[in-house]
Amino acid sequence: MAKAATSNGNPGPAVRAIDQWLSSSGRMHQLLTDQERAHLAVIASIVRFKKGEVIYREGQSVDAIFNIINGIVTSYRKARSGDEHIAAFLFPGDLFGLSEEGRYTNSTRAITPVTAYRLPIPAIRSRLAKDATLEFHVICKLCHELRQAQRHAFLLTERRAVVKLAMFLQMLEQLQAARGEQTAEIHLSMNRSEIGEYAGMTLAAVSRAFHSLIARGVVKVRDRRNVSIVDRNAFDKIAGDAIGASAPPRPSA
Amino acid sequence: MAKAATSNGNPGPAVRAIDQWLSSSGRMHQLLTDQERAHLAVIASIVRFKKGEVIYREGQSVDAIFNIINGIVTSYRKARSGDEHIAAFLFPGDLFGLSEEGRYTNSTRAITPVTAYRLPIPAIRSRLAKDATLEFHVICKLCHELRQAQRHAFLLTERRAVVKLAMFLQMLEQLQAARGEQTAEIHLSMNRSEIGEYAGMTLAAVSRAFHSLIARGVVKVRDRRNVSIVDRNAFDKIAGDAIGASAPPRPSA
DNA sequence: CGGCCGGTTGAGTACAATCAATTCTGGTGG
DNA sequence: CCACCAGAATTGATTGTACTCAACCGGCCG
Repeated sequence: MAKAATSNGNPGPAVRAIDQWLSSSGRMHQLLTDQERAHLAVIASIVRFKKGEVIYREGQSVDAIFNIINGIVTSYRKARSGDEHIAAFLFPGDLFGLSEEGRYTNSTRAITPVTAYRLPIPAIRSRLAKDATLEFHVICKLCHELRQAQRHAFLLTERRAVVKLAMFLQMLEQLQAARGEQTAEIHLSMNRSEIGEYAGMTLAAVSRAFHSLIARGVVKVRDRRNVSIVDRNAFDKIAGDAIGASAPPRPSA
Repeated sequence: MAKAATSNGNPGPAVRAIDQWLSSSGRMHQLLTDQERAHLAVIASIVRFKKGEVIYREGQSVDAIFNIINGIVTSYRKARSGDEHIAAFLFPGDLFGLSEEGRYTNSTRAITPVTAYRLPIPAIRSRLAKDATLEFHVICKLCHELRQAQRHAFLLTERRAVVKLAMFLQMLEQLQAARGEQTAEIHLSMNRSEIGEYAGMTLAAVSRAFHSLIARGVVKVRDRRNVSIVDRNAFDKIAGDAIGASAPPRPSA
């Protein structure tokens, strides 16, 4: 757990989101200024997690929040039935460590090798107290997260597996685009089972839904982790373009 | 739309949430100081909406956010299938007006007569820029909303209507308790159809689920808007106490 | 008194969950 | 380089549950 001082050329934590005020055609941008990042770098340490490693568990006492440098993390809860529900996939630039009454609300796990900044609560609180601009940026990020969570809930209201899967792929594609990556292909950082846990369906249903999309000539899978959309028109129709490409996305709450 | 200056004895906007740091046994408290409320009162106006009135529609350009004084609001989106999905029920002390790229993300509607503060964006932004403590309180509120949204998503992953309904009732009960109201009875501010739109089931399914809970002697309905829990044990078992009464609730993201 | 809205109830259908093989794939060691 | 293994994914058969469509009830308002 190396200290992350700026002296070593480390730019410090990055927090990215789609702006709530300005139109940016769905692009995320870096919310923090170089100075803010430098200040945060002073209080942050860098931590690494192996693929599959649990970062913390729900109910554990909160001592820090995290900011992903690279890799993918899931935030999840166990249902009494034993199976897990994934509340969110977290990507580089995301923050995690949400708490309630001093305890983490979810468990989190690295689903790829992960590097992250670890920001101890007392330090981050005192930093926030001193820096109104930083606070504002955190507010922006939280609004972004909230929209994401509502979009997730919306996806979950859909009953048909094919539609859910299409919506999920659409979401991933938009995230990729928002991050400025190529969009010829959608890269799946998670396995079928994790898709199911996020989208509220079983592994078998995910598999069948993929099969159905492929059979109908809507998508093509290069390998299990890389999908491309062949028939954009059909795809948008299935995903219910309402949520999708054109329209201005999700507010409220 | 009357100005809401403090001179008239108006205490100003109230923002309530469960704390993320301190244990408060599930109680919400007022996040804002009297001074903050007074400052906000200066920039706020008071607006009223009739039952059923739409406050704004998704995609509309954002000019203000709102803080509920009393009454209940729903935040919803239309699915392409025509039916509405309710993203959240909003209660007194809640904020709404979430946006993305300058447009409201959801539509909102008063489901009871509503009185609210209306806070114009430029004013609230400049107020936030001047008041780091206020910003911190907004952050706390947003974390609360995020937990709520994740809990909602969790509810939506459940397939059985009876379980969903029980979880929904449990949520309402906890909210009531958090607000410090009596909990002998759960008051439903919304109709069956709205419960369905929130919980991801049809009106018919809600009705049948109620019937089932009553038939099993788990709950009793005094009238369609007031429910009490007769067999707490059975109730908690159905709702899957994991989410419920005892344990510290939901973080992450 | 009639109509309407919100809600209940019934019959049949559609869809995913479940349980259970079976196949594929990527990684390992010989 | 290839055979093999373990985990991931696919596929099949059956079942459970909510949806759909539709008729019906009851209270509230005019």
